[in-house]
Amino acid sequence: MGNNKEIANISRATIGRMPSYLRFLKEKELAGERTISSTAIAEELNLNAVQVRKDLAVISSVAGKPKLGFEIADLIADINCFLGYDNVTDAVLVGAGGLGRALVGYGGFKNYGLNIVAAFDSSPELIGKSFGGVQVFDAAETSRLVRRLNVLIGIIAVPKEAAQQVADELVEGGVRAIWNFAPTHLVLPQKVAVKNEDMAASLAILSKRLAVILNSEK
Amino acid sequence: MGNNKEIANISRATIGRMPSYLRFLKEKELAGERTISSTAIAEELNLNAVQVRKDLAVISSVAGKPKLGFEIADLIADINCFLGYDNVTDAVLVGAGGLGRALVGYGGFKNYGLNIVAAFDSSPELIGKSFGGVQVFDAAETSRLVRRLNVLIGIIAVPKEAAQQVADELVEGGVRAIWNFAPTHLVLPQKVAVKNEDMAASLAILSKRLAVILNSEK
DNA sequence: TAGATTGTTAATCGATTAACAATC
DNA sequence: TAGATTGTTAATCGATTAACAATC
Repeated sequence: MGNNKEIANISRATIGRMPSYLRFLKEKELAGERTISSTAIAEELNLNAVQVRKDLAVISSVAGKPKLGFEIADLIADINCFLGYDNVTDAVLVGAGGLGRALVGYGGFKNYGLNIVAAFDSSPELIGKSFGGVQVFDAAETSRLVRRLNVLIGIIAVPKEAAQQVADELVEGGVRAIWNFAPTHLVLPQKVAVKNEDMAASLAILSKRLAVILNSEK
Repeated sequence: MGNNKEIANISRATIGRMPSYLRFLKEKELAGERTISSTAIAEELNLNAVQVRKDLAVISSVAGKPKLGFEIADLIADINCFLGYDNVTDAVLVGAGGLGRALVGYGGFKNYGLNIVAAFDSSPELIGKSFGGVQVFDAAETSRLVRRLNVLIGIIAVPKEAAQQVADELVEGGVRAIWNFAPTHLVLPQKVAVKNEDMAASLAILSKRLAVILNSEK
């Protein structure tokens, strides 16, 4: 379904920009617009227009029209398809503490094509409870249940000390992609995809940029 | 204090790797090791050894020794200094909902040199409460209080509809760096640094990687 | 038609990796 | 000494940007 361009050689940067294109296009659609130019997108999102056109070329099934630009509705449909937002994928969450619960609550991953089918925690006070419609199971059950539910994506939101073991259990249960919010480097087999959400790294980049700006002012 | 290399031309990628070097080195130090080679770091963190050496060259005040490697304690001190973890910076949080409270609780930003001095929210049930030692003030007071506290960093954890207005208020109060957890593109003056924490983008990258892996198996 | 906008080819920029002499 | 490991210069790789012909 959709166009079948080789996903393997689409750059990480391009993929990462898709969600912001999508949000922007939805806003424009809501505002009643029908078409938009790459120039306009680039301007508002602080990008280069050629870059925008190249990005859109990767996912769009319909070409833009000179003078007119792109059909907003088409682009939205194509990006939704590209990002897999139109067919939901199951995932589990390990760690139902503050961060885990915030993640379940936050924006609602359902918009992002992710359906959290179960949460796990080792704390007896949490086991059996539900948050945002997601039930918390005993962490000891992780790999068994993950396998039975046939889930391929795991989200780790436990303290860093526990993260590696949790990752191992997820992999044992058959998980093939891990979204890691614990501040640790996980050692995992090659066949498992990982994305580390490193808050410390983000903050470091932000404060260095701040330093550069402040520095340039004196 | 510290070395004064031109921060302006240190690559974002290099800066982003520093926190994981730091974590790794601390682990090794705790394990009783005194020195470490770039090769060993590279291997365990899945990086290239030359890259590690170049990164370390940016921050280290003491050169590595052939055959021996680097003094772990020196590197830790240098990275701590580089990242500014040894002198705390004040910040405010806007949005004391699930995500905001998780952020305050999470890992504790104090380890990252960030001291959250106040939170803001518009919900009457939250105003006046405290979470993790941080008091919640009326969002209407944001710019006034930010200015009085002389805070330069603002964290946005409000729903996307409110994010732009919050950003404007922070800037009006004198904030010069914004860490944005709301899924929107903020329009801001050039003199303000922004770091968007785009969960949708991360997830998109992860699921595409998963798709590539699964694809390569059949 | 004239002009805005597209898609593509070529040039630039930046970051990663390879090659290698220096050295403890 | 011999060999592991460093720091640096050159080569490669990948992504962004510039230039421009095609076209609605």
